[in-house]
Amino acid sequence: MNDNSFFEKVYEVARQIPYGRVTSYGAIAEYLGTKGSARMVGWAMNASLTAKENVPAHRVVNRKGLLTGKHHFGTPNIMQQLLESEGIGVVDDQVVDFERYFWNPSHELK
DNA sequence: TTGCTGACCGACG
DNA sequence: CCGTCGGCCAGCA
Repeated sequence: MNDNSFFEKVYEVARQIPYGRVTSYGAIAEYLGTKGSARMVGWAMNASLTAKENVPAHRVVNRKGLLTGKHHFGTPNIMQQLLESEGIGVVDDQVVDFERYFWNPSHELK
């Protein structure tokens, strides 16, 4: 399909994140086969902000469950608000029960 | 073409 | 516990 760019792949996975679930950059990177390059996922997400189609980048956090990329949403409170809007608790820029909401693409999609 | 940066991750001291 | 460093790859001046 449209796996022309590395970013397209990231968008695909990001859109497949179910409502009320979150995942990590490393998990997506691992699913894409670029496990060691989790940074590229974050980079791709940055491009997703300017992407035509909307990508739930707010559902993507770092390995610790911290909203590291919240500053890139324009205003830092957007990301947390979106997560809370989906029933995900966020305290101190960290997802509550992160393990419980964690959605592993390699485990769910395969 | 080269070099720097980056929404990360894991290891080391 | 906390700070630091290396690695990974793609985009940009």
